Amino acid sequence: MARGQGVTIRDVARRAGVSITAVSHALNGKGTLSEETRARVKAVADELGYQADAFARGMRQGSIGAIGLVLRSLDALGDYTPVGVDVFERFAGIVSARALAKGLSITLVPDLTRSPVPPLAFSMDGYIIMSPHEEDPVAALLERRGIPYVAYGNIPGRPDFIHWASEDDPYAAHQLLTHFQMAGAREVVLVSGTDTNAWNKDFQAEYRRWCSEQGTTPRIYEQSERSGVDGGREAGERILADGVPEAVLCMTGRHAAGVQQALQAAGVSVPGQTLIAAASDSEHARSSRPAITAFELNPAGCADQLLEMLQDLLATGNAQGPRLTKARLRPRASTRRD
Amino acid sequence: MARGQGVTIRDVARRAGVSITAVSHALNGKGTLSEETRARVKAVADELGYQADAFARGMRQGSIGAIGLVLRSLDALGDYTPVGVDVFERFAGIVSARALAKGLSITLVPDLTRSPVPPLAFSMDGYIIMSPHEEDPVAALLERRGIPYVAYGNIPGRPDFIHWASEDDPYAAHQLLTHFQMAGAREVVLVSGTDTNAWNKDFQAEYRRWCSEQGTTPRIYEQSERSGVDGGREAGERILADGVPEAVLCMTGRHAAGVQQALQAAGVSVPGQTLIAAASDSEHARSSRPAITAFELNPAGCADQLLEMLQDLLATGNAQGPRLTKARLRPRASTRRD
DNA sequence: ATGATTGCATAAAACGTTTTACGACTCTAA
DNA sequence: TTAGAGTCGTAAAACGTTTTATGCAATCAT
Repeated sequence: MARGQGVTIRDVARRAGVSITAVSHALNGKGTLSEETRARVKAVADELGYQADAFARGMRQGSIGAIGLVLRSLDALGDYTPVGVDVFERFAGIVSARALAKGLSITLVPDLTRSPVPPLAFSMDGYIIMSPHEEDPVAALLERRGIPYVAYGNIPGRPDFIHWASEDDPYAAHQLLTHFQMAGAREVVLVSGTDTNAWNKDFQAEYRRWCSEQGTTPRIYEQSERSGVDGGREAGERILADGVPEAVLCMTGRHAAGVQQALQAAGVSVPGQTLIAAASDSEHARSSRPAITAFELNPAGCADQLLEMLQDLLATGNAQGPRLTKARLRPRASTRRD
Repeated sequence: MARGQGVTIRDVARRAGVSITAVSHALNGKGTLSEETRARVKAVADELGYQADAFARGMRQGSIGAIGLVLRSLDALGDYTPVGVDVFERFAGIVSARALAKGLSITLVPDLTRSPVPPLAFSMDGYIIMSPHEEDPVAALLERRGIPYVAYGNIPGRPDFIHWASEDDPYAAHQLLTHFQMAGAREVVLVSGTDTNAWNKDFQAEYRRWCSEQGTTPRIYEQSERSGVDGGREAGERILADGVPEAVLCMTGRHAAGVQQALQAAGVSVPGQTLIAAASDSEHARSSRPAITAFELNPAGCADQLLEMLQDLLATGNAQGPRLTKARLRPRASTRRD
């Protein structure tokens, strides 16, 4: 049997010579037991290696101390397709580690809307959903079921939904563009992703705003997040076909690496003729030659914020949001003009 | 409340005008109900959006349809440290997607041996543990609790433990070395990782065997898996200090990329003077110039094998093992001599 | 001496299922 | 008629907790 080693609350009670109520109270710090009895019961429980059965407890209490994580890129992962951004790949691990520190389990749920739904799915205390997009069906389903959830990134088209956290995208975009400006570039090309999430939308919006402020014409090249370095090269070739740019801002480190390779292959020097930067750091940005300036996102910080917000939501029924964390710009050789 | 929308088996029974037993039997295909009654009950259940409470069911049946995954690199991920091999990062996602297809949830458990243990941890039906090492404490704990588990990679020093799956490492090592040989290299340098897992051990063993067969002296450079491309460069410099090699075999794609950069920086041409290959593919191997020959591991295949083995173990108490999947060599420009 | 208060412990109900055992019919065969 | 065999359905126990309500002493105030 997977469940327990057979040692139940009854075993502890018998061994300690008390009722099962006493054991429950002693172990949970409730009721009106004498300190002496409490101590004795705890000792016996330890000795027997007793652990309260999670299901029995969950059934009685209505909550289980476990939360679900809907990881968006999992669909793509089904057949091991690489995805674009460092953050996606590590987020499960990060959330999990942080959740543990708060005494919560986390369960990965690939897609809540496709059946068969995993047995535990609707018994989670709450959910974190990653990068929700417009009309997100998972968010809708959770709402219908009355299961609390928070999101990594806002839900586009749902300004009323406040329980989300993310990096401060407009701030990051602004800082990156200003960084280009400082380095001497006035016209910037944007290589954007294709997902309709807040990340892409916010950056594009800030980029357009900045362009109109500068009086320059926006040049946006869309490229699927999933296409990786090869997609970056392709985008780079498209850009070159329209003229050598002063600066290129890519949403992912992989795209940036690819664009850089395409430019260099065409004899364009980086950072001599063209500056390059990425809106999300990844090992590709770090290990390219020259190394590519990038924004280092803060998934650990966001994970903390999300968990905290979810815990508030579970405990009190509401929570403050949204919560923004500040990412940090990592200037590297790709934007350094000596 | 997170738990359900309040609709229980009793509600369904009342609405359908039958007993709760009838509902349970109808929905689980048991008992001796007429087809007509079954259909009616199912219709009502659908209409009400009834979902059996996972805890109540788990409590009664003793199993829950959920398995735990102990992901080894999670400790390192706590503060977002990059790790060496593609496979590690994606394995959670892959297992999760595959598990879903089999109707199982998967719960990430960072470290079973460190308290507080997540509430659900000991209620899982079984576990998959990743890359166990010698004297693995997690394996020991699960054994003590009588919880079935399978491992991705064998447990070094435990030949009696058979419930594991992995790529066929010795075969991969042999094929890679033969590939070098075909391309004209007789002396091969090995850049090994530092973890004491089966992966490193098996490769080293096969490498040594091959060297003695060829009558050449093994040259092994150890480099931590966590050091990434920078570590690869460092290893490359160490190698060069000992002389320009005919061929370099790296355990990770990142190391290979770094070694290649170090060689190129020193004016050594790849593949002209030195061949390079990696024992595990990663985007770094794919996107380096020249692209680096690598072994494409098969984590999806292993995940399937592991889940199947675990299901056998849960159902019958034993399972056949170990199970080896064949990885595929991806020849690329870094070993191509025209 | 009596009634009220306090301190400690417990009995029993409840959570929502699944399962076992049994009951009430209807039909067939003698 | 009645025994035996099927057919369809249900009552009740059980899973392992937590919680509510209650009980029993001993102590206290009158």
